[in-house]
Amino acid sequence: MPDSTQSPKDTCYLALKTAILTLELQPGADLDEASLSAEFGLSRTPLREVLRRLAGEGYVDLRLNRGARVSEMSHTTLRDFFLAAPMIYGAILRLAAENATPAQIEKLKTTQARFRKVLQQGSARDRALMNNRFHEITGEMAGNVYLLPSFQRLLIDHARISMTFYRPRDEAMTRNVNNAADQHDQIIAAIEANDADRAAMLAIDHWNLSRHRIELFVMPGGLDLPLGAPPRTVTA
Amino acid sequence: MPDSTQSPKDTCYLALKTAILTLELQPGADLDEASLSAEFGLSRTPLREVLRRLAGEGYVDLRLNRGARVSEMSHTTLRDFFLAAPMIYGAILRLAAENATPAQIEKLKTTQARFRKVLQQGSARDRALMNNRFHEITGEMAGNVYLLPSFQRLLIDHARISMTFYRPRDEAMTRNVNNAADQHDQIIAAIEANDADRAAMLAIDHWNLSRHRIELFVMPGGLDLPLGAPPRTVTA
DNA sequence: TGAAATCTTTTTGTATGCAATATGTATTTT
DNA sequence: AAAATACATATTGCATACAAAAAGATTTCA
Repeated sequence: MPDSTQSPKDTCYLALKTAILTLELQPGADLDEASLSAEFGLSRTPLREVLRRLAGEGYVDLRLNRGARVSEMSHTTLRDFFLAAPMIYGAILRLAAENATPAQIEKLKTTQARFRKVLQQGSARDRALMNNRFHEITGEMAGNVYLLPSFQRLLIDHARISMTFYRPRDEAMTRNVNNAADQHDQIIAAIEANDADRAAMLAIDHWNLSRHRIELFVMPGGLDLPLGAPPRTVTA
Repeated sequence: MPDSTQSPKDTCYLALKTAILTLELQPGADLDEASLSAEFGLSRTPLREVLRRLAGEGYVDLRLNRGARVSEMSHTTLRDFFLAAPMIYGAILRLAAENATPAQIEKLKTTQARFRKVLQQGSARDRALMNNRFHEITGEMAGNVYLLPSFQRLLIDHARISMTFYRPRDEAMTRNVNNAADQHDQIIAAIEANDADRAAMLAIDHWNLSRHRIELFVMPGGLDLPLGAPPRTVTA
């Protein structure tokens, strides 16, 4: 609805971006120019410019004479991610608390309301996108042109990692996600109060929670039956 | 000489990049597609892709239907720069010390040798470019895909700010620059010794020196004559 | 004279056709 | 039958032509 006058180029850019964030387009997937240009109703020239833009922002990788692919996520990038995220997230929220305008705070609150809504009745995809949007706005608030590029690149893979590891039916994870939403509210409060120190602390808390959520998946609590053993009867 | 087989596109990209770093193309300068494509001997289509790439890396800004401009440097970006640089530089050098390969260390040493050479007999332009190259290599060593985007964006404006404020004939500044070269050697030693803590400390030192160099220009030592007073005779 | 409107020129955005490179398949050779 | 070569196909890269938008110049009208 907010995209009243949107060029086909923007539509294409946004569609690819969200498809990559939500893993509908998986890491390493080939992006064929001909089929994409047909799909979005533009010629190859502007489509190539979209791909180049996405490459600059870290969504795709370009290989000379061999087309574009959705950017990979190897175990090394996962390690890099865990190293860089706390520092950048802390810095961004600190600056956000210092510099946020009332209009931006209003936008953040709206997004948080939407996030809570999709948490109750939305898909995993919707949740990832709305959470991503929430943090994008904190980046806008910080408004530091030098930190933003790294922050945005982190957000891309944060969304993708979360999509990979998210299990909505796991009880511990449901609790975890609700805690995350509560932290969002605390973050908003800190920003509104111009409390930079508190915002930076909340960033670390929020990061640790996210980290824990990933660990819940990577290191699960073990099966309660040996593999191959007959299941216990469901009724008592 | 290292560009034996280089496409006209690469040539164009590199020429624009260095021209922007050295302020030969000043912040805000218009980049006309027609004249640039003529200058570098390629058609507008690949030239536009070069401009888009440069935009993604932070060298230029694109405005819809109004062409590309060399990215601006306002006082707000200067403030952002001073906020972000110490943190990112420290992180990059720390990771560089942890991850550098022997081949990369060799490359860094070669670049440092060249830097010392242009310090003695090169232009301000050569010095800025070689210093830029030195730090680019430390970024390669760190090899963290999430920190690199911000680091590289900082390097762009670090070069441009240095070009703005550099006065080779000022004695204090000459000393300052020689100190910087000495620090480069210390940085190499720390990286070679895998001493991450020391590398991070040296990053801060190096940053403070650079900051001081800028202050030497922004807050000069005052003129020794009232404005309008007749100059003292040169001979005794 | 000044402001507005229209026309002209210039510049950017898009589509299409062709060239160059890479990929997949069939054929030949050992 | 396996490997290597040559051929056919598909995909990317580039150049040109055209369309759309912005910037500038000119005219018109108050």
